[in-house]
Amino acid sequence: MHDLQFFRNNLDAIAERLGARGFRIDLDHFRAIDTERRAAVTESENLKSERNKASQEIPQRKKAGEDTTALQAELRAMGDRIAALDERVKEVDERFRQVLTGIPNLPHESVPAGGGADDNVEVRRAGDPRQFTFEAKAHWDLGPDLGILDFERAAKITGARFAVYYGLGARLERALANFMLDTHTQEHGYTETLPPFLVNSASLFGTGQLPKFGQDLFKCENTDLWLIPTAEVPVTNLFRDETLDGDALPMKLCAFSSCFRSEAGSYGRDVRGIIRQHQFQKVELVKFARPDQSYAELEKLTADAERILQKLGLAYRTVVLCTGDMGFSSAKTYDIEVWLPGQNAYKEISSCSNFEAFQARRANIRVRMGKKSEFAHTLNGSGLAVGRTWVAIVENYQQQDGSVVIPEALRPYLNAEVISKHGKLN
RNA sequence: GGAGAGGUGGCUGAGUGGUCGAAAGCAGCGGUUUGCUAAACCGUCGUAGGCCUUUAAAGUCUACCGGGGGUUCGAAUCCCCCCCUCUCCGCCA
Repeated sequence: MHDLQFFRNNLDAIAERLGARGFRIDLDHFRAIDTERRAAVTESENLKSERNKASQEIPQRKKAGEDTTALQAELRAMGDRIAALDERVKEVDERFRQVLTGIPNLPHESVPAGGGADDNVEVRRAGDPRQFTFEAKAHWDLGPDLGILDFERAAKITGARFAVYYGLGARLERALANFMLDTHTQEHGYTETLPPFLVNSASLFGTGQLPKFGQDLFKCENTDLWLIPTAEVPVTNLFRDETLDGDALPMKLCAFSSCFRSEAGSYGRDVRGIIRQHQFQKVELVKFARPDQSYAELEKLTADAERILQKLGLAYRTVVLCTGDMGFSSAKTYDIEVWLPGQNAYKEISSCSNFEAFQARRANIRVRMGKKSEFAHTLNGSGLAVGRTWVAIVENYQQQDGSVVIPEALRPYLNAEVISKHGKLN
């Protein structure tokens, strides 16, 4: 959400920057509804002021022995008018709020202009995609062949876009999560956090998923509880309606969680394998920073996420998303893409963003800077998506016989050097 | 799930229908005193929105005492619903 005064006072410049990310704001509509709102508020407040003044006279007049019945009747009628006006203010205000909360963040000046994913700009590349002496298989073949991944039974017990893991397949997911968490806590200075996997709608508003993107989420019936699409939501909202000490920033938190996404509208995309699931696991990095720090912290956060891939010996590239491909709340986003032989392509495994004050303004997260307080800057990124890292390990380290050699860094966590064919479960 | 107690400004904590946006204390900020620190003393100290104004400052008005609704000329204060915290019971990992 944007600062109302700033937005109102820089409408044309803002409209231009929003246009760069493919969002067209109807300026006339905005101005009209803003004017309408202000008129309604002014009228109501003037009437209230009048009522408050008259109301204060009543006890004095009573003390003086006057009859105040007529005045009270008059004020009662005024109260009815105020109630009607407030109803209108509420209605106009709600329309205005909908317009305002539906406007995406402004891209940072360093973000390249572009219309879509094709215009993203590669900023660096690490490692070389492995050359195979045999035909590399995709994980959706390797996993079931090894007996560590099962789509059929997942479809039976739950549905499409779910998977069951067995044996070293299950352990690989757990080992990756522990490996990532240990790296970030012990080497990068993050504090591990285990948040609830269900949150209320206020939290989803705070990070920007609501009101616009409710259709992407799972909601528990007859409650105000939603399954989190990412740990970003509970962790960022930890400090909703709080003021942080500027000297203590940046604050760095990491969290492992399952993530739940309805994937509405992604029919036909990544239908095979576990690339796009309704439930997946992720280690998330979240930072709270002062405005003067946030862009330096974005670089560090991205490097922290890349470090995981380096340790695992996986080839990747990092791209900066162009104005047309960024998420709703972000001011700047780096995507890290890992090489997947099964797809013969780089595939997103982490997305690292600086939201500046966009989320903080919605969630009312402030930072004390000396005597003043202002909105904090929030950042987050995957460090990494565990399921997709699982895919990267299995596909990149596959052998001709279908087994998977485990990279050195992961062996202590997996307690195995190789994953070979698992005995069939019945 | 049942019974009871409670939710007030950064914190502690008064306030049970009429200048209460809210006493007092602490913390913070500015100042005086002091060789420095400390102490003492004086002052200051919420957020959002409207009007006015150059989109500043000042001024002024409105709203906010967990959230929503109601009673009333007038609500932190009375009534109803909801949420959260604490204690006890039940159930449970």
